[in-house]
Amino acid sequence: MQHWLFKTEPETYSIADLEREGRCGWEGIRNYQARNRLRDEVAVGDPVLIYHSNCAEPAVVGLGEICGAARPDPFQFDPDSKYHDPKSTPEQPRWVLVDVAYRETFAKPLTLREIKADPLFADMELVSRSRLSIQKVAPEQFDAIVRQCRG
DNA sequence: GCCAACGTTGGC
DNA sequence: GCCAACGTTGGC
Repeated sequence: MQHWLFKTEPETYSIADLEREGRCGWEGIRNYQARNRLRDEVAVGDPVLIYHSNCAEPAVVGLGEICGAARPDPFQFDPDSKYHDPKSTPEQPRWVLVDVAYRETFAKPLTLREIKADPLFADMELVSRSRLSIQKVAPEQFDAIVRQCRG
């Protein structure tokens, strides 16, 4: 089993939106390395930290779980979507999404500031590869984050 | 809103 | 296949 951290911009889709909907398709991933991970490595049942990016206080805010394996992202075929890709066809889809189920909203979100300040997290992709939106998290780091976030 | 980092595109 | 130009991400 692999542990993950998925980024989302809360103005677009927040942990509160996921809580309300119960589950969602994680659409709009348009980066090849992230796509490859979704397609080849993300598995149903994997736990996912939900991270709010590009906002006042970037932080790990909740917990989800993969509830659907990779499938073509339907927005790539929609000319009206900002995720439209004219080079993608239903016969040869370029982009995939996975489905994420809501699990938990953390009582104490762990901020990026706190993560950067803790040597335990120094080698996280969040620190070293900050622009990748589908990140792998080592199990012991994942557990430490969840523990801190539950207070 | 700025801008550094870095991924993608396309001419050659 | 190199690399300059360009676009996007995301912290600050």
